[in-house]
Amino acid sequence: MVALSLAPRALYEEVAELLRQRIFKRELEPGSWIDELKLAEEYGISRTPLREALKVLAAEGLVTMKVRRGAYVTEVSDQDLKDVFHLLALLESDAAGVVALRASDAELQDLQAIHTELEAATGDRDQFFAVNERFHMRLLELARNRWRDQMVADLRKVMKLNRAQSLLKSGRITESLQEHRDIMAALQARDAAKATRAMKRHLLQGMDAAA
Amino acid sequence: MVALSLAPRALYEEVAELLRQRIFKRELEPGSWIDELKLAEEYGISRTPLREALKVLAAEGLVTMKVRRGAYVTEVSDQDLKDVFHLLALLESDAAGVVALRASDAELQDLQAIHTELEAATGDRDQFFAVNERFHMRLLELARNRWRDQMVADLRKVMKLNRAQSLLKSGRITESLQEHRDIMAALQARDAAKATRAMKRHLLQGMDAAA
DNA sequence: ATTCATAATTATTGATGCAAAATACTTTTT
DNA sequence: AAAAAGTATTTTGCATCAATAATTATGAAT
Repeated sequence: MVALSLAPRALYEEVAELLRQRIFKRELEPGSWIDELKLAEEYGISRTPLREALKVLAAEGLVTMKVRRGAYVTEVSDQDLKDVFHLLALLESDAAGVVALRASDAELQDLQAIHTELEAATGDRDQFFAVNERFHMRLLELARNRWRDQMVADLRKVMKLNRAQSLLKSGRITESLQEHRDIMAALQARDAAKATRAMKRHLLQGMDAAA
Repeated sequence: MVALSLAPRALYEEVAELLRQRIFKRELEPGSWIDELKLAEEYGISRTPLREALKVLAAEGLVTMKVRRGAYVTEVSDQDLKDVFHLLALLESDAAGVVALRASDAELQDLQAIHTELEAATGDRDQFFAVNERFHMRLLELARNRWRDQMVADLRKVMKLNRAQSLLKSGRITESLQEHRDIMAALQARDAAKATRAMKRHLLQGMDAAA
């Protein structure tokens, strides 16, 4: 059977996604050069779509391109990580304020459902991270600003480049969950200022835990 | 004489810049499809670097890529423009607050010099826009967050896609200048909260003037 | 006459080839 | 032995070529 899709992605998109996975899994380490020829051979494709995929990743900040040298996986310093969290705090807290004011009851209920999933996922670290990501991205969608969605998605990718991010101690998960409860409570109460503060606190705590 | 540069850019970078210019000049109109073959012939280059340039512009939001259809210049709706200004207000006002606290006196003096240039450029609309852009980007640099620099640069490019942006009535220039004076005053006074508010007001006024 | 199907044309996407530049390696000279 | 110069190898960057999908045009049937 041939895998047919309604929205077939271009090859360079597929490759970009494969490379993202490998970067997040640290198969491709920060600082290491990317061997175009080797990867193209490995995937059984030509260098053209691979090079285009690298341009996409470069725009996201995951790789850095040096003229006539090629691309290497971006190294994220502690300062970089702090800067990224600072921006996430700014953008997402503002989004939380917007959602508190403008989301429909049904939308909030949808968000609550994801939060409930999160409460149930404290055991499995990877699962927790995945649901957490869904919660944050869903909240953003509800704030209805596609440019912000894109920016936050990119920043979160850079955040995931950092090893400390995936090695958080278990105590942080409990804390994080409580902060999420505060956010949900403020949203349900339609208290924009409180929701903004709660989200900002949540992300700044995340920064302290990582950097 | 051969133009030799210390940091020779790749051809796709050069092409990306040429296309940006043409998009901002509205030689390539929002909504119109980009003819790869025609442009490649026009520039006397092959389609490979052109395609890579389009990937870069797509990442910046200037063009939109549709699978198996190619690229068209992004159309910016009024809502898009409001969303973009909202984010610029958020990011740049925060930057202003950081600068008020952390910039050195010499750095503030440098910023003041650009502001003085701006005061002298009220006659020439294009000149005013150019110096204004320099002021905003310089202030960002002083806030020292390279991820924000990149995001704001991209958002400002999208903003420039909008025609209304370049057709502002002359009254807006006078207003804008006064807002800049307020920002500079707050920075000189090292009043972070006031600088943040002044910058936010400035950009939200800009939004009202455009959309 | 309008609509659907099929063929032809056009344009995008992917592969391959070639030239230039950068790095690594070897050899020679001091 | 160390440094410098020259050569070889590797790798990027651009061009050309091939295939693949989409759109348009043409024709037939209802």
